Amino acid sequence: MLNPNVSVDCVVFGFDLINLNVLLIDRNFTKEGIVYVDLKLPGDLIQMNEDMDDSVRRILTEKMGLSNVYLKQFMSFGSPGRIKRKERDLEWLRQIDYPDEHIITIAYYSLIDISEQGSAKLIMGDNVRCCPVHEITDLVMDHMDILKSALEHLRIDILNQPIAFELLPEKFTLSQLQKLYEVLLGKTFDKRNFRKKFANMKYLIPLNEKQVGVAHGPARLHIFSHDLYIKTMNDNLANC
Amino acid sequence: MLNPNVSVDCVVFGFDLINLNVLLIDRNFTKEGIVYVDLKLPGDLIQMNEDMDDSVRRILTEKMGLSNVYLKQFMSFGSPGRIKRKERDLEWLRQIDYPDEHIITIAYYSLIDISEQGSAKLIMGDNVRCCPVHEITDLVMDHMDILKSALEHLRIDILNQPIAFELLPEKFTLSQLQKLYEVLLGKTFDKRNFRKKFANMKYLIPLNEKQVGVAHGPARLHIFSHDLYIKTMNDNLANC
DNA sequence: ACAAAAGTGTTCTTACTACACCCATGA
DNA sequence: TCATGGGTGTAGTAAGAACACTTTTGT
Repeated sequence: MLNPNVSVDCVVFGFDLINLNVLLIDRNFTKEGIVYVDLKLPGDLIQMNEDMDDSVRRILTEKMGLSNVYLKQFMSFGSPGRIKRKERDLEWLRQIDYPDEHIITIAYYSLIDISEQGSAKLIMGDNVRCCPVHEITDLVMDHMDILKSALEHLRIDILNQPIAFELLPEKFTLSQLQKLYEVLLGKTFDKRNFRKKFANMKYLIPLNEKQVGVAHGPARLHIFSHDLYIKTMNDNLANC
Repeated sequence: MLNPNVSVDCVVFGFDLINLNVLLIDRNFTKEGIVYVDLKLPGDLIQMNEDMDDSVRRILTEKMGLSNVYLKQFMSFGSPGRIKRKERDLEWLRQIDYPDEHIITIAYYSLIDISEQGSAKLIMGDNVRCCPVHEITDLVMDHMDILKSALEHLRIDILNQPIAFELLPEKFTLSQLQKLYEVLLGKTFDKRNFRKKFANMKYLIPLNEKQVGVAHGPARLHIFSHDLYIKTMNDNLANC
């Protein structure tokens, strides 16, 4: 049984080592024989007595085959007109029998690895698209506002929390990490200073493994250790 | 008409220049002639088609006479059992005819000035209490979780956003500001270093006014300029 | 051989830390 | 005159910014 007043929506970010991408779902709306395809974020009404985190995980699994992803609730949106600002949205809601009520949505963002190694677990259904974030100009209802807000939160969070690694392959190079920061924050960093900074982080472990099959000197691979991160944080705390 | 599935709750923080306080409301529950008084955060179901921010402002005005306060939405809480964990809560909900549904709450914190100058606007009804945060050990339903989460968010936010001033009188001394940071973060700061740091902030304007009636050298008063803050931030942004 | 990215050190500037004494006021 | 908090400077350390060349691989 659905809760008619509460939904969740999730901005799923992925980094293909070039662009920051967002996974979107086609919303097909037929009117007078014409099919309109708009794009929306994955999301839906939650079920009664369902925890919101569980709801998001369920929806991401159902619609995109995702499981065990990083999830962060960042904001809720509840202005009264939020889902009915555009005529086509209104008609679509009628077509699918959405309850005609005030719906509050709890917005999440999710970080996934869409590089070749990681994308195995991602089932890209026919109606799922992976779009570079800078090419997304229009989404259904207030989903564009939600996307912009997600990006703002992600930009702040990536500077303060060890979440960049969620967007990268398990084994990654420092240049890939730097590129991610550059794309996300929209600026460039000095290579030597960047590497110096991350070299101080003991939870970033350099491996005795190198890239293969690249047309230049192969880079050393690194992994992120969550355990060492926790330990480092506790040590820092103790020194206060 | 109420939305049976969505509520708002607000942690109202106030600083009396000694302790960080939270405004709480008595919840009187009568059973078999015995009156139990528990404490709760101000909050209620929102109305249908009411924006959540508006809802919080309405509730704070109705219950505490507060208006024009700083508000920040920081988290929502929606685990299924969140309002029914304690027997007395369950019975109370029945007594007041709460809809027996899954209720998601959108949590806010608010910052107010409860010093002598500022408290004029605060109407402390019979059932409103101002409690030092360290003395609060038990609240109704999951309100203790909400309070703890609010505190965590406030501690982070005060380091990154100019919100300390919302808790202080319009004109304040640097020692009051320092005391606020110390109480909130639970540690002490070196007086000279603290003042040096804040002296660099051009949006903190020293006045040619001093405290009166204090039993020691009177301190210079300062005000926070929001306009200058915005300008400073824009300037910093331009230099990137 | 060439294109493409990997990897590496030094100097300078800026922000943070630690630390102690005299002064102004009200009681 | 005493108790209380106001107000101030310096030296050392750590973190961030600017900056250029050699090496390794695939094509």
